[in-house]
Amino acid sequence: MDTDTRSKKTQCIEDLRRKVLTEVLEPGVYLDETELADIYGISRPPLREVLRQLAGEGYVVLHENRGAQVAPMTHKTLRNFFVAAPMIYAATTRLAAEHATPAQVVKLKECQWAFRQAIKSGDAAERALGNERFHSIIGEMADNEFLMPSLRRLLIDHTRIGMTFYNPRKLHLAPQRELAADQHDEFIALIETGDADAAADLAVAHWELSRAQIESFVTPESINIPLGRAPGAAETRGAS
Amino acid sequence: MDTDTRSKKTQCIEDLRRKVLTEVLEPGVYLDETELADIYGISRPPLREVLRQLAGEGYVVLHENRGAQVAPMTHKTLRNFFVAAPMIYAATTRLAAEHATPAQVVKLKECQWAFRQAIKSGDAAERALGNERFHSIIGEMADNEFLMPSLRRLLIDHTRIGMTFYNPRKLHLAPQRELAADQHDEFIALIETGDADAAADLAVAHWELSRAQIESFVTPESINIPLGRAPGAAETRGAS
DNA sequence: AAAATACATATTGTCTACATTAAACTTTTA
DNA sequence: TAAAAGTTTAATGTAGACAATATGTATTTT
Repeated sequence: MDTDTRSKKTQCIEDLRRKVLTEVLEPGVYLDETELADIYGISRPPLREVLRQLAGEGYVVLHENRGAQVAPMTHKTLRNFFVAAPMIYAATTRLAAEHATPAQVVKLKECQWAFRQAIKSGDAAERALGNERFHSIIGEMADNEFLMPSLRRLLIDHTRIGMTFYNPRKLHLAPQRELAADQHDEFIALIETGDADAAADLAVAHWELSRAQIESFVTPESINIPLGRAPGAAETRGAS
Repeated sequence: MDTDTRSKKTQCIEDLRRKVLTEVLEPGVYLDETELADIYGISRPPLREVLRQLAGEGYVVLHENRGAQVAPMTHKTLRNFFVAAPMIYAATTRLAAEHATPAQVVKLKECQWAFRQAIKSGDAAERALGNERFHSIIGEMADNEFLMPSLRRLLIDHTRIGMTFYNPRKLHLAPQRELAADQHDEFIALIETGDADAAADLAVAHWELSRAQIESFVTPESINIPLGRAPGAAETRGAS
C-alpha cells in the first residue's frame, strides 16, 4: 500500500491538472463543484479554492455564478500558441543551459528515461505527460519567475494537443516520436555542457517538429469545441 | 454618491492588487485572513478564494498553514526581471501594433490623458498605477493568452519598483518622467499606424529608460526585504 | 542559568447549513 | 400554436462554527 502523504486538496489539484492535460476533461467542459467535492472527499469551500488556483494557472476559466470551465481551445488559441511558443521555449531553454544545477540535470535524465519507456510501451497520456514533465523541468532550470507563467500556459495546450501526436495507434508517427525523444537527449547534453546558443537553437528545432505535426493533423473543426454547457449530457460533466 | 455595482469580493481583489502594486502592502509582508475578511466585509472562505486567485496572478505567495505573503522582491527577482522584461515587452508591443482595435486605441488614449495628469500633479501611486494601466492595455491589444501571464507578472514588479521613479519629491527625475510620457504618445501613434517593427523598437527603448532608472537607484539593500513574519509588528500586517 | 518540554494562544483549514442566482419547466395568453 | 411570463429546481456564493496546526510562553529539569 502506498501511504499518500499529500493532502486531499493537493491530490485534487494534481488529479484535475492531469485530467485536463490528458483531455479526460475536454476543453470547454463545465465542472460541477458538488460532484468534484464528493469525488475528492472534501467540501465545496476548499474545492472552490482549488478551482481558483487552477484558474490562475490557466487550466480552467471561471465564470461568475456559472462555475468553472476547462480552458477552451479555439482557433485563435492555436494561432497565439504558434506565436508565443518558439520565443518562450527558446528563451527558457537558453536560460536552463546557463543555470541548470547538477541535481536538476539528474532529475531531467530520470525524466527522460521514463519518457523513453513511455514512447516504447506507454499510452498517449503517459507520453504526453512525460513530455510535459521534461519541458517543465527545463523551465525550472531556467529559474525565472517571469517567464515560467507563460511557459506553464504553453505546456498546458501543448500537452493537450500532443495527445494526438502521442497516440500509439498512430503508427506512422512513431519515427517522429523517436526523433522527439532523440532531441530530448540532445537537450540534456547541451544543458549539461552549458551550451546556451545551441540549446536555444535546438529548442526552436524541437518546436518546428511539433509545429509541423500540429499543422498536419489539427483542423479547425477538431479544436472548435462547443463552449456552452451541454444540457443534460452527464458524461461531459465531472471528473469520473 | 457612487453606487458601486462591483461585488464586495471584486472590490477586495482590486483593492488588494492596488495595495500590493503601490507598496502600501510591502513585499514580504504576511496577511491576516481574519483581519482582511473584516476589512472587506466578507467571510473568510471567499477571502481565501481571493488570496488563491491573487497567488495565481503573482501578487502573493501562499505558504501552507502559514498564510499568504505579499510577493517578495529579492536580488534574484530583479535579475530575472531584467532578463525577461525586454523580450516580453517587445513581443507584446509588436503584437499590439498588429492587432489593436480602434476601440482599444481610444481606451489607450484616455489612459494616456490620465497618465499625463498624474505626471503633472498626481502622487507616486497614481502615476505608477497609470503607467501600469497603460502597458496593461497594450497587453490586451496583443491579445495573446500565452504572453499575458508573463506580462502581468512583469508589470507587478515594474510598478512596485516604479513607485520610486514616480515619487514627486524626486524632482531631478521630472525630465525622465516627461520622456516616459512622451514615449507613451509615440506608442499610441505607432500602434494606431500599425508599425509593428517601430513599436517593438520603441518598447525596447522605453524599457532601457526604465532599466537605467532602476539600476541607478535600486541597491541590493533596499530590495532585500525581510521575509519572515515581523513578530508583533501590527502595522506590517493587514491592509489598514 | 540554559535547554527542553509541556501548555496556551492565535491563526489557518474545513465543514455544514443557508442565501442567492441562473437555468429549466410549466402555465398562461395572444 | 407560439411566445411570454411565472414557477420550480438546481447550481453557485456565503456565513458562522468547529478542528487542526503552528507559534509563543511558561514551566520544569539538568
